[in-house]
Amino acid sequence: MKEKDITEKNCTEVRIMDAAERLFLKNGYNRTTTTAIAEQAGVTHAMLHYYYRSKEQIFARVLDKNLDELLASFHPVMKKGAPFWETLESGISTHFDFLMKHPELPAFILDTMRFNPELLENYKPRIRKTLLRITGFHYSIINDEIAAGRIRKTDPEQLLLDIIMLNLSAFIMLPAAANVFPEIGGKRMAGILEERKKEIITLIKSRLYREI
Amino acid sequence: MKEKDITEKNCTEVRIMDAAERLFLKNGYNRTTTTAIAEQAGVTHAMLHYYYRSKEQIFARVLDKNLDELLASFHPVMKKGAPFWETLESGISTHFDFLMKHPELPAFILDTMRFNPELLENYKPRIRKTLLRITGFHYSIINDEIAAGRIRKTDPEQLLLDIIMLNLSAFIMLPAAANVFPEIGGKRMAGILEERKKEIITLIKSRLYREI
DNA sequence: AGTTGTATTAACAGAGCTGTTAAACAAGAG
DNA sequence: CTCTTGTTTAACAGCTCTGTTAATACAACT
Repeated sequence: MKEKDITEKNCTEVRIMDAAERLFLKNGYNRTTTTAIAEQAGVTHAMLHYYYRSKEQIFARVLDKNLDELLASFHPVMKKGAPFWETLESGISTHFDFLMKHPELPAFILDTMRFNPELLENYKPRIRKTLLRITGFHYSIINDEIAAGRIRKTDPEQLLLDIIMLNLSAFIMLPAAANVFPEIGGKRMAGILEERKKEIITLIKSRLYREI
Repeated sequence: MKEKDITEKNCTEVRIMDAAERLFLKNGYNRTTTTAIAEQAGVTHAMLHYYYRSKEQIFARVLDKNLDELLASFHPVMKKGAPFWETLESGISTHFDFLMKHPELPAFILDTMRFNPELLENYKPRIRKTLLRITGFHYSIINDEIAAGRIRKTDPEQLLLDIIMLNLSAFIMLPAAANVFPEIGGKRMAGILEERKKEIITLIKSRLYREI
């Protein structure tokens, strides 16, 4: 007999992976049980082991996919050619928009780095490579502008940390806060995030320029 | 027989609480097992239940103590009287220094908000009260300065988010990153944090003033 | 119809978790 | 010395978790 067509939506294999992705992204590796994944997918938990061998391998697939997207999201950020501030602003903005579409990703990666760094072992070279490209690009455009005296003196490393931390923490902290104070959830949250994007850009711009 | 003196260091009750605090702060509620606390304290896990009844009650004690310290840390921040920028800068700086002394606290509270908000239920009024005092104070001094035309126009809510997120994320993200890339741990981490504090202050200052 | 390989289920094994309990222990009081 | 009272231990109960396995259902090909 032939294997089931894996492209077919709603086949067991795909349902498991979808459920796994939902739960892993929401709760991280340790807090997600294979039983819960099976339940969410509407199959017995023996099926997970039949298709994917172990919890760790299911996680690896989910991680792989999402890490790829995350790392790929940095590439459009590094388009030289446009004037300096346009380049930087569009970088911040593009990255923020990507996170809007994947709001759980920052907390998911953070959780994995904190509690399951060993599961990231295989991906370290890829992460390092992307990180080096970003920092290289960022440092070069910043230092050029500083040398030309067009922006205030700034440590490029710290500026990059500013941007990354501001962008990520919006998606890490606000949902957590909304868990405790529901009044900042829902519609209000969307508004805050919209404002946040503008504020982060203004903040970085005023860090670099006197006049904004 | 008399009760054991609870002030006596190294008595079982205190050892348990110390171990519990260490582990809960490091790993959060779900990832900490009563067995691990007992092992860390060098007693059998039946003792935890003898002294503290349940895991949840031990956690409540740890949370209570640390939340108190965290909330109290905001009070010296709100000392009016000094000129505006001095007040704000010393607020940011004081808060950052407090986190330096309690580097695990931000991630601990974040984790609890994300995954065990019900354990915070009792503390919501206290948290809300402190939050209201902070925002009230912050909004008033910011709006005064804007009205007087001494700083750039700014949404006080977003500015407060800037400060909080920048301060907290230094202690949440850097240690996580160091887990995966050990080269940013240890001595280098201390350096980055020192720089970070200066950068955050400069960043906020340039957000408000053209000349810094 | 019978063979073959896949898909699925139910039951189980072994481990770890929280919490309980009955019995042993230690030390001061009468 | 014995009674009392607070402390500690070891064993267990009941649950959940990951992973395995043997039996079964099922579709397709010969």
